[in-house]
Amino acid sequence: MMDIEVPDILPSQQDMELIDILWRQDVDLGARREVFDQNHRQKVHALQRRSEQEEEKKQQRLRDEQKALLDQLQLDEETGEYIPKPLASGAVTPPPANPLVVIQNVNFSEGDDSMSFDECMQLLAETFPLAEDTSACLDSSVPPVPSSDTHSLMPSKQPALPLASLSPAPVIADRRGPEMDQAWMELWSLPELQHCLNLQMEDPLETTAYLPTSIPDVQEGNYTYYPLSNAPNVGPNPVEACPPTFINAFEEVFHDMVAPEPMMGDANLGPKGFCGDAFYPDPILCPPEAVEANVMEHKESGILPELPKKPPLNAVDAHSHSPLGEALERCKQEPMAEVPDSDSGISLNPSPHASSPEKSVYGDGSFGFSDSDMDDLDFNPGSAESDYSEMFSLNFQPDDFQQSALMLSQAGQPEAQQDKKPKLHNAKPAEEGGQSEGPFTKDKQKRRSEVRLSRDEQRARALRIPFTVDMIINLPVDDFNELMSKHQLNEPQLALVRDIRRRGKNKVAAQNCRKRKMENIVGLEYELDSLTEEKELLQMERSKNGSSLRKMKHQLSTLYLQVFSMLRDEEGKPYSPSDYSLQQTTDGSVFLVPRTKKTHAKSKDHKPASAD
DNA sequence: TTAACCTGTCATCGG
DNA sequence: CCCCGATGACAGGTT
Repeated sequence: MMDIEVPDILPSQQDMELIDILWRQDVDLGARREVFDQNHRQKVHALQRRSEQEEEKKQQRLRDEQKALLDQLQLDEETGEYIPKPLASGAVTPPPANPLVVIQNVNFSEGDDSMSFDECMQLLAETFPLAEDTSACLDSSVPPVPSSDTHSLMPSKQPALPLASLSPAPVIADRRGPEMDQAWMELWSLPELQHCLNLQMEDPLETTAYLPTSIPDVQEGNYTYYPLSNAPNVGPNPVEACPPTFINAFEEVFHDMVAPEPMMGDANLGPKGFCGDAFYPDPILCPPEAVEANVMEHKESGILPELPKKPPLNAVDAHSHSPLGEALERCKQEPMAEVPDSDSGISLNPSPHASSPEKSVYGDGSFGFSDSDMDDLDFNPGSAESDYSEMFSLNFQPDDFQQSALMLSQAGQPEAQQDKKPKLHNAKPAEEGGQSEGPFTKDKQKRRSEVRLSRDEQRARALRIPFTVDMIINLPVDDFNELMSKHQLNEPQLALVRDIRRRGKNKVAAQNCRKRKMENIVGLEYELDSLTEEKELLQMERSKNGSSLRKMKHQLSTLYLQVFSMLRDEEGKPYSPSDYSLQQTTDGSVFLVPRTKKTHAKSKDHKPASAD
């Protein structure tokens, strides 16, 4: 089962990189808008969002701490109670095929490792200032040690730690001061945290049930030890060591990015450089989201074992760590008929911004919105909402709809192409040049089109349109009508779908029109060239004919004079050319005509010319 | 800073 | 009359 997990992780990380790239683009876009947009209202929005982001960031920190606590809880529980552990270790500790997998499993199963980790992290927290914890974590980002020996993990990652500091669990328990317990009690008392924990506890329970690799009983047993009452007993270490490292590390990573808070959780999951491989070599140092990501991948592989990881699945899977992702995850599991107008209370779009009052306006007010209004909402500077929705715009659609679209028409290809576009970007290192010079230096046209596309994607998502924009635009009329008839859409949704289709069609038509116009211009230029060339040829021929004509005239005049000089009158004297001229009739007869009285000469005085 | 260019969108027309 | 493509005009963003 270790071997099965390896291909699961790698594509997921690629997708995470893809998501990160898209997200960076969006962030970059938002930043630019922030720079260029001086609209006062948007400033107000930006300020509000900033405050909201700070608030959400706090909540995210709490979640990180909570998730770290979950890991520690699990470990400590296994340490303290060896009941499930033998099963887990026996099932999980085969020779590693992938260091990540091994580390993860070891982390979940080995109790001794948790002790070392607690000790190390506590020592880190005590020894290093808060800012250096990050560097400590970063230093520990050297390639994970592919060993099944759990004790070799921490010493190898923290070589500077004196081994004497490693102490068994009871010592750690002793070090937990009552003030830390009090702090954790306060943490646990936070409603958001408890809600987050509840959400997290639901999914792992489901997840482990699908786990094909490890023993479900053990996993479930571990998770069942997560009641809130247990938390304070084991909390101090995580709150003391792990969360600061997480937060500092992320702030280190994203210090130059306008990092909307909800993205952080996903950013953890995305590029491997942000998580396990670079900064957090193993789940110990990695945010628990990453562990959950792996778990969710297990879940995916459990649900669809015969299918390789599909990018949309991965994307949605990754999103499942945010409330939006969870909602999507549930929507994906629910019958799709419920998706368009979900009454589950978990709305698709407002999830990441549930705490934001604007979100409700955005979601509810989007009915009957105008495009300009939507634009204002979509592209608020630094809007996490915008970033989120644009990030999810490509993949947020449930698979069932995409597959239905493929079944309905072969027009689903553009969608696949659209998915391929970002992967082309993915070939480029995501961290290359960072945000400042990466996303917008190349392929700006394409990115811009993607951004424009995502605008309609955002609108569609705002109204929970259960189709992709590509489907709406590219499906043939019959298939489109069939699709629309299959899903009960309300009036705003229908209007939006019609607008999206009209705009998309018109966009394509405009492109074709411009293409034709350019082709016409090119054709006309070619025709102009050919006509110019023909004109030059005709002019050459004309000049040639002119010269020939002049030559013939010259010859004719010469011959005329020659003939005229031969004419003699009755007295034998030559005719004067000024007084007479030679004229030829139609029958070929030539007459000598006096110039001064032509008519008379013609009628009376004409004489037959006689040439000697 | 400005102009040229590109692209999306809307209004309109015609098949 | 409706649908849909074509196209001019305009706006906004990019180079």
